[in-house]
Amino acid sequence: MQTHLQEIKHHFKLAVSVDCVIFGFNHDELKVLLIESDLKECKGKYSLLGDIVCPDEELEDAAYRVLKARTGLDHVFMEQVQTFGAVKRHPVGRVVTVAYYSLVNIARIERTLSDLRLNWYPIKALPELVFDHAQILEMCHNRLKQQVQLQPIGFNLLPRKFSLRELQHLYEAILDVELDRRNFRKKFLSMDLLMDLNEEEADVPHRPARLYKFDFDKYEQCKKPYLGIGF
Amino acid sequence: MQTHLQEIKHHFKLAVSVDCVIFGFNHDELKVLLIESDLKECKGKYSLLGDIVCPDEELEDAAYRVLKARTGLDHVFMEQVQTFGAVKRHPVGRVVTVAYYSLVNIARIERTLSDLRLNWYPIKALPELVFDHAQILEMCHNRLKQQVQLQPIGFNLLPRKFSLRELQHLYEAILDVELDRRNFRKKFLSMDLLMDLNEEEADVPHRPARLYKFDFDKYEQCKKPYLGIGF
DNA sequence: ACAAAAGTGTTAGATTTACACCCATGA
DNA sequence: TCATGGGTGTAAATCTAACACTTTTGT
Repeated sequence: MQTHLQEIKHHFKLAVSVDCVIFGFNHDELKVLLIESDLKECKGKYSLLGDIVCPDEELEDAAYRVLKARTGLDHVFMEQVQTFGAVKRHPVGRVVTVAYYSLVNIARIERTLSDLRLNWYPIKALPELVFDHAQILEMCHNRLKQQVQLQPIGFNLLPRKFSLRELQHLYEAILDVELDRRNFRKKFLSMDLLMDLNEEEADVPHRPARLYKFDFDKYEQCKKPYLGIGF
Repeated sequence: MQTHLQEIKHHFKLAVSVDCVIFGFNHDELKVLLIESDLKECKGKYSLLGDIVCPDEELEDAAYRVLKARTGLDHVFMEQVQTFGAVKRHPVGRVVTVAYYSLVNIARIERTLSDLRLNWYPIKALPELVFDHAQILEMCHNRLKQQVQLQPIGFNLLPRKFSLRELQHLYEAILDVELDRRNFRKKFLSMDLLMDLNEEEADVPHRPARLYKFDFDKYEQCKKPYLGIGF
């Protein structure tokens, strides 16, 4: 029943690729970095950023390579989400693709984009995507929605220093909900994981907000495993 | 920068496989179905159940094929977890494996096992595993821990009719925690998703418990998306 | 002075936790 | 009658949700 591993060489003509769903946050919108497809048969459609995995390259390394090549950034939050391997998903042959999402501070990128065909698109107004990329994107967005509620990863989308308003708008954009401002504040401040930097916003046409940063070290010490059954 | 897809054929000599972490629940223990490895170099070690994905086979289908071949079961809960593709993870060459976990009612299987080398092992007392299978298993167990708190999937591990004690012990085994019996009951009964079957356990050496089944239809109607930030 | 967002507290309701006793059954 | 687990309730503490006014800044 189990295929003999020796037969591998004969069995397979397939490739493994990685696709990165790179999220950014800007003007109160969650955005994704996409590139105009250069395939003839996909004229006018857009594509996630991906590439074939080299024979002696780790999957993660391939994903980081794509990310670095496209954004110029290193040390970025990234997580594997799922693998898409439908037989006919790709026109040139069987390409099994491993999807990752990553969270970047959009401000650090805007100027370093390597390619004019690269652009940020709001998650609420996506263009048409090639192949199954819409499905991949949706899956990654769902995972982000889930993870952002369970772990403090959202901060990767914000500048080092941020206001509570920015943080709230981030959650609202990701989860597509409206949150009560006072309750949101209370919640976050009571977790006692935000460090008050004693600084304020500048150049805003209204009362400037205090700036905070997230205390990752402290978080690491007090995270709890069991959350309780709730579905 | 982006590899031309035309070059795929030349680039790759690799295989894609699936590995199934099949969970069962028995005697208040969470167990995994493993097989004694038949590779010489892995004498005495155990392996997850997996196989190479055929060229024109969907990933899911491959995983179901393995499951069906090993357990005789169909229509089983299964979810993709993660893909493991370390360059040197497999001795015969590059094998990228997509890991799934599934939840089966162990009682339905015990007699239909296809192979004497197949056995259930408690998650708390695992034998030594081949390659990176320990890592894969751990990942799948973590995912199960997470999902079981967010969705009513645990019921797949129980008989159609179950008592609240069985349900509680299931959660305790999966999450490796102790739960208060009264609070657990209250919680589940207040969700109002358990249908009281007006039946009782039989052949137990103590007061028999009522039996319930889970009302999946009702659940589908009232599930809520936003749970609240809590990390 | 006005516009715009910052900052701040309270209350009612819901949820969670901790905890102890009597009951039904089979051996 | 004993051992085993079934079944039940309450009070305190915590968390959540709803809700409005004053403050600070730039224009």
